[in-house]
Amino acid sequence: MDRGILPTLLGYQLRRAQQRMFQHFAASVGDLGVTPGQVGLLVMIGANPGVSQAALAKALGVERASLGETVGRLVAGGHLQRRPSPVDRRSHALHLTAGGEALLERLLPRIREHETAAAARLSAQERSTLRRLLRRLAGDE
Amino acid sequence: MDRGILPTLLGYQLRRAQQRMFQHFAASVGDLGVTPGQVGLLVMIGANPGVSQAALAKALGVERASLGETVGRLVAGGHLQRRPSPVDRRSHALHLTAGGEALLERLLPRIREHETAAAARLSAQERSTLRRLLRRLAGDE
DNA sequence: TATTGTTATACTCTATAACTATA
DNA sequence: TATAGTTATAGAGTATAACAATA
Repeated sequence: MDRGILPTLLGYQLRRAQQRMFQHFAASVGDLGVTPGQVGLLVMIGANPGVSQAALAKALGVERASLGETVGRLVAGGHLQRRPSPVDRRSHALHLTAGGEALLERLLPRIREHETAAAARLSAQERSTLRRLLRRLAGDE
Repeated sequence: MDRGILPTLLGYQLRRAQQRMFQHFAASVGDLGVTPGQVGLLVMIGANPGVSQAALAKALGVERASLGETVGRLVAGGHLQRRPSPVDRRSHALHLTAGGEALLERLLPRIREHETAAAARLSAQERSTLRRLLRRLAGDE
């Protein structure tokens, strides 16, 4: 099957690599019932208890409404709480529930295994190079 | 904002980089009305006229039903045709329409500009290294 | 029996626009 | 005026399961 110019396109290679990582994640961590994006949210809120949805949306580069949807799913799943902000009555302070913290504890070792297995084709140095180039590309600083 | 362990995860950096590329694509090529995934399909079909949906799904690593949805959108948009296969009456032979070919001609230079601009943070050599590592990670041969 | 394509159903992610409550 | 959050609406992408037609 001829892929034409696709292999020369960074965007295509990124999509393919991410698709592969997602499928590996689903097969190896999916039984815990969360997606990679939801894991990101849980980690961020765990590291910044009380953060607002607007601050989180800005940090993750998505719209407030989009983030609200994802937060809503995690609230419905019992992993997150929206508490009233002590300083701004428009705002919600996001916190992990006890269940959310327990889930995160179970997730972390599973995710490390998944990462190692999914990137087994690359050496430790190559993985490090790849992370560095991706971070520069994303402008995540 | 503390990102916790996220920056150490390849999956997170991939998601962020892809999100950035997607947003840049949408802003710079989106006026032509196609998504990156649809471009991939148009390029593949342009390079392999008459290919079947099943063969395409396998090459792209998605389910037949999922690919059928995307093909259906491009057919509805007038960019693709499903013709009867000359050798297997179960199968469709996919072809670009004249409009699809014209669209692809307009897309290619725009995509090259988009790729260059979106990856401006990286040197030519770094972009090449990144493509190579991503291809290895994706197992795309 | 196996494969090709379709349909039905469902879920995640994402966005824009309009709304409210509050700052 | 501007911001935080929600809701309504929409579209893309993905998947599984069941089905008809064909191999």
